[in-house]
Amino acid sequence: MNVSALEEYGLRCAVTLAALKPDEMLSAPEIAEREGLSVEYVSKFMLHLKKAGLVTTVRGVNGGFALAKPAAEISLKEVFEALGGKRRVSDEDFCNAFAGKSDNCVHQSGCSIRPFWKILSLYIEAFTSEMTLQDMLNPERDTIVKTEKIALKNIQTMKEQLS
Amino acid sequence: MNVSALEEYGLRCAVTLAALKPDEMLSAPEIAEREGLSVEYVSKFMLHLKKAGLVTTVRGVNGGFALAKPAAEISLKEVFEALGGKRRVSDEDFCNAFAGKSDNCVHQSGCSIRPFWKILSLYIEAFTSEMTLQDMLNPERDTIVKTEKIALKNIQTMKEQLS
DNA sequence: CTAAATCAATACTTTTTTGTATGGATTTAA
DNA sequence: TTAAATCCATACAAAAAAGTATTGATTTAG
Repeated sequence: MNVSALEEYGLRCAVTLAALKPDEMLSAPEIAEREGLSVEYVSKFMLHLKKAGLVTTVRGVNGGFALAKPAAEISLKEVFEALGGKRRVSDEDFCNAFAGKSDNCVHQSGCSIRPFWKILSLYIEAFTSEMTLQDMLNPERDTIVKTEKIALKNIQTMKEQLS
Repeated sequence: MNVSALEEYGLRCAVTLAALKPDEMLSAPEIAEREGLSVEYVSKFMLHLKKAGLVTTVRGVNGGFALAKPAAEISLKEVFEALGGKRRVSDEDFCNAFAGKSDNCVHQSGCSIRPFWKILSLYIEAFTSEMTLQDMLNPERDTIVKTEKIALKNIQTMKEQLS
């Protein structure tokens, strides 16, 4: 399980915006400076976030980027989806991304691997859809408490699917 | 969060071996046939698994691959580690794989993203170290039951490690 | 009106991952 | 002893991801 550069850097920049005061903006050069990235690279994934409707932009002098919604209303899942990627565990069509030589995965029925990824992705989905950009600004122990709640709820969900 | 081709295909082939009767072997062409992959490609990651000590090999006519240990004693974590990858969430040095322009990540202290990945990777670690190749052969409901136990235990671990 | 600061879009280069090809070494069987 | 079947190792090619460069459009300040 790998984290892509876009996921990591894109999330970082989103969190940076989440820390702004209302009506403040940050320009690409400012974000790049804070995160130790190139301006061009920052512009690249900010564009993804913009197209997904997660950030608003203002061009020209004094322009920049800001979150389009309150940080507490933007889940990490939304951020990751905005940033793309081809073989994400959470994708519905995940299996056929690994079809080998044929058009579709050879394990059309009775696949033993699929349930494994399914369970793992279910957890990741649950976790990333409940964690918000706001959570990333809160103290770590709050995150742990929240994580515990998510995990318990997730166990419940799994049980229901089982019966 | 992406799954690499080596992880996916390598795991599949390992599971295929796990399903063999004792003293049976499968050759690379046989595995390739079953999984719909090229013989060369299969050989490639079987070599990784061999070097990690997870499979034994016999050369020559009637040779092939078999698991080096009982399937119940090989965790998915071991399999994934054998197959490599560069930006795995579970890696200790994960952060510095995303250092941007500098040698080390700019967020040396007070990073808000790190705890997030840490928690997620803790779960993945717990899950993949307890799930074995044998589990992949068992019915899905068994897996779910096992998953629940792992999750509960993991919540406990998180509480201890992170507070 | 003009210049500077900014986002927007896309093309390009480099690096990594994915997947194939090739030549060799080992074993078995005839 | 030779041929076929197999693993072993590495080199190569193609595709994707990561990261840079360039050109253009928009806004604001002076």
